[in-house]
Amino acid sequence: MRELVIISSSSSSSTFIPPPNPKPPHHHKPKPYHFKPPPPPPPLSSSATFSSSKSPPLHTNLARGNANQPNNFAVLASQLAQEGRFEDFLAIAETVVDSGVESDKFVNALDAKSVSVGIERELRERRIRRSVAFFTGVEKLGISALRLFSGSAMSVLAAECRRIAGGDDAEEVVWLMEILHGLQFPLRELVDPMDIIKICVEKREPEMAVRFACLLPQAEILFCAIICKFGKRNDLTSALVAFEESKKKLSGPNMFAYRSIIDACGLCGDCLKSRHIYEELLAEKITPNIYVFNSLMNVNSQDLSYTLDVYKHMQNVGVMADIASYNILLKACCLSGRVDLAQDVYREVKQLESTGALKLDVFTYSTVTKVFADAKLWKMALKIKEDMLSAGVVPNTVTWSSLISACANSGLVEQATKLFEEMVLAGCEPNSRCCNTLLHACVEACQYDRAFRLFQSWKGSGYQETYFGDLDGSRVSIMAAESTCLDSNSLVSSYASNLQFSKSPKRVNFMPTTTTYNILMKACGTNYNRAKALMEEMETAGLSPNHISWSILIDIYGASGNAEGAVQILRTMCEAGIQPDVVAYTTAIKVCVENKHPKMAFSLFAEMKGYQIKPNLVTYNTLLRARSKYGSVDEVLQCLGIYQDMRKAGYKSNDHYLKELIEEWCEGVIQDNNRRLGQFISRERSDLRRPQSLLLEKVATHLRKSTTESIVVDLQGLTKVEARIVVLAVLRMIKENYTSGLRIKDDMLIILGVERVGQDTIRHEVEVKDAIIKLLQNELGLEATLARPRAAHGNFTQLGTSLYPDASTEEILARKDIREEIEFSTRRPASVQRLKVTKKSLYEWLRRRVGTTKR
DNA sequence: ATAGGGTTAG
Repeated sequence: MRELVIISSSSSSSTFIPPPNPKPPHHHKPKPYHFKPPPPPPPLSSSATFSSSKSPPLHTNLARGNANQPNNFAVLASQLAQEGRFEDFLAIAETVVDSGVESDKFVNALDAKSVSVGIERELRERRIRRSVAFFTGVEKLGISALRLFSGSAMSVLAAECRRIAGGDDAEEVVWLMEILHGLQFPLRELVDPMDIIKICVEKREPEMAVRFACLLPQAEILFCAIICKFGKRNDLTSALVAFEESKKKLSGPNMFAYRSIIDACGLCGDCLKSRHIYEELLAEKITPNIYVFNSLMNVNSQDLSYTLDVYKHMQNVGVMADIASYNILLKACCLSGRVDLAQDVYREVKQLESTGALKLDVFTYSTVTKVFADAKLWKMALKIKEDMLSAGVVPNTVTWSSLISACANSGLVEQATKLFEEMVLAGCEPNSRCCNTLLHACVEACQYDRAFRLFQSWKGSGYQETYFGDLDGSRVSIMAAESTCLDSNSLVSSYASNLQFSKSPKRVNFMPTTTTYNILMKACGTNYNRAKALMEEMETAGLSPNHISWSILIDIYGASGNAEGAVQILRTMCEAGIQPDVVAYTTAIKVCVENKHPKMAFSLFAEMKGYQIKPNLVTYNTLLRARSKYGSVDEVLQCLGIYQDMRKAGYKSNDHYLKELIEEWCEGVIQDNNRRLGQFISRERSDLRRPQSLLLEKVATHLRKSTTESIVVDLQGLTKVEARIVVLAVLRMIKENYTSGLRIKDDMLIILGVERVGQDTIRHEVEVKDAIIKLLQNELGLEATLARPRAAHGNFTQLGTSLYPDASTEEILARKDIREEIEFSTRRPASVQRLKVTKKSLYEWLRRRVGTTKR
C-alpha cells in the first residue's frame, strides 16, 4: 500500500496527461476534436506504466493472496480517487479487472461517495479535462462512470457544464457533451439544450449545433430550432449548412426542417433560395405539407403571381388550403396593392366559411382591413370591422391599428381618434405601435400640435405608472384639468388621467419608440431646429435614430430651403455611424432637385453608386426631374445616360421627365415661334400608353452621332409627336454643332416609312409625313422636298444610292445602319417614303436662327 | 413552431 502511494506520486504528474487542448485558433480548420472525442491518455490504460516503475507490479500483490479481498482494493481505490489520485485508482482498477478474479465484487464495492469527492474537487478546480480523462479511463475498464457519481457530484458536474456552456467556446462545449453522452450521462439534466444551441448559433457553428442536437432524443425538433435561430440571426449560410447537415442525419425528409429553412430564407430576404428548396422537394417527388406550402407562399408573398402559382399547385396535388393559406394570399394581395383580388379572396373565404369548411380569424379580418387602409378606402375598412363583429371575432390591437391606419391614410384624424377611444372602451389596451398610428394620423392631417399634445399626455401617463398611489389629489386634478383643456371633446387626451383615477392603475403600454420620434419629427414641418432637438431627446431617452430619422431630418432641411444643410446632415449621418441608404440619398437628391441644385443632385447620385448603393425607381425619377429646363446637349445626354442606366437596372419608367426634358430641349430650336408643344401632345392621345423607349433610344443615338457625318433620320414606328421630337433633336444637335464650328457634310434625309399598299398603317404614316413637312416648312422655314417613292427590291446598292446619291457602294455598305435599313426594307416589296432637307437650306436656317438669337 | 399592424423617397 505504501509502495503504491510512492509509485503513484512519482508517476502521477508525468503519466496523467490531459488530452491535448481541443481549442485550436478559430481560423484553423480542420479542428482536432471536430468529430471525435479525444482519445483517453494512453499511459493510463497501459500496464507499461507499472512495469517500468521501481515497485513490484500490482498484479503480483493480487497474486500473493490479496485477490480474495476485492473489497479491500475497492476501499483503497475509492480512497485514492477521493484524494484526487485518479492514476492510482485506475491502476488498481485495471489490475483487478484484468485479473478477472471477482472484479464484479470490486466494482460493486467502490464507494461512489468517496470517488465523487475527488471528482468534485477536480471539477471545482476547473480541471475538466483531467476529469474527462478519468471518466473515459473508467469506462474503458467496463465500469460505468455514471455509477461513481453521487448526487452532489452530478450537480457539480451540471454546474461545470453550465459554466462551460456559458462561455464562448462552442467546440469545447460540444466536445464535452459528446463525451458525457458517450458515458451515458443524462445531458438534459446537465444543461439546457437550447443554451448549447445558442452558443453554437452565436459562434456561427452550424455543424457543431447539429452534432450536439444528434446527442438528444428530440434531435429533429432541435434541428428546426437551429435552422430558425440562424435565420433569425440573418445568417442564411449557416442555416443552410445546418439544414444540409440535419438532412444527412435523418432517414427521410422532415417537413419541419423544410418549413424552418424556408422561413429562414424569408427572414434573410432570399426568397429565391426558398424556391430552390421547394423545387428540390418537387424533384424528389415529395409532396410538401400545408405548413411548407404556407411558409413558401408567405416568404414569397412579395411576388403575387408566384404565390398564386404555388397556391394553384397546392390545390392540384390535393393539399387543402387552410385559413392561414388564405391569410397569406390576402397578404400577397395587400403587398401588391391588388384590392380587387383581395376582395375576391375575401368573398371566397366567406363562402367557404358558410359551408363550414373553415373559419375566418382575426388575421383574416386584420389583413383585409390593411388592404383597404393602404388603398385609402377607409369606409370599406370600417365595413370589415362590422363583418368581423357580426361574425363574433374580437378585434385585437393589430386590428384596431389597421382600422386607425385606414383613417390616418385618408387624413381623417377625428375618425381615427374615435376608433382609438372605441378601442379603449372595448378594453383593448393601446400599445406603442397603436399610439404611433394615431400620431401618424395627426401628421397626415397636418395637425402637428395635436400630435405633440397627444405625445405629451401619453408620455406623462407612462412615467406616472410606477407611483400612481403616491400622487396627491391636487396634482391629479391639475393633470386631469390640463388634459381636458387639450381636447375638450376627446377621450383620448384624458385617457391617461382616467387611468390615474382608477384605484388599481392599469398598465400604460405607451413607451415612445424610435418610430414615435420619427413621426414627431415629421410633425416639425420645416422647423429643423425642433426636429434636431427631438433627435437629441430621442438619444437621451435611450433610443437611437435610424435611417428613417436621418432621412426625415434631411427632408426637413430641404423643405426649409436649406439644401446645403440637408447635404451636411447626410454627412453627419455618416459620422454618427449610420451608412446612408437609398432612401437617405434619394431624399438628399430630392432636396437638391427641388432647391435647384441639379449638379449637386447628380454628384450625390454618382456618390451613392460609388458606395454600391443601388438606386431604385424613385431615385431615378427624382433625378430625372432635375433637368426641367433645357440646357446643353451634355445635360440632355447626362439624363439619357441616367435613363439607360435605369433600364439596365430593370426599371420600366414612364419616361415622363426625360421626354419632357427632350421636348423642351428640342423645342428650343423654335422657341421664338409661339408654338406650344402642349397643344400637340393633347391632340394625340391614342398612343399615350405606348412605351416611349423607342423614341428615347432614337434620340440618344442621334445625339451621340456627330453631325459631320451624313444625317439619316428614321422615323419609322414613331408617332406624330415622337417623330417631331426626333427631328427637332437632330436639328438642335446640328445647331449646337454649328455654333461650335462644325460643318454640315450632307443633305439631311428623313425616312418616313415604307408604304405598303392596302394596309391600315398608311393613314398614320401620311399623318406623320404631313406633320413633319409642316414642322420643317412652316415652323422652321426649311426647304423639304418629298423624294419620289422608289421601289425597294432586293438590290442593296439601289436603295443605298437612293439614300446617298453621292456615295459609293462601298461607303454605303460600310455603314451598319444603312445596311440594316436595306435589309429591313428588302423583306417587303414596298416603296420608301423619304424627305430631303438640303444642306443649303439647313445653312440658311442656321444663319437665320443664329442671327435671331444674337439680336 | 405559421399567418396580421405603425415610420422614410415619387
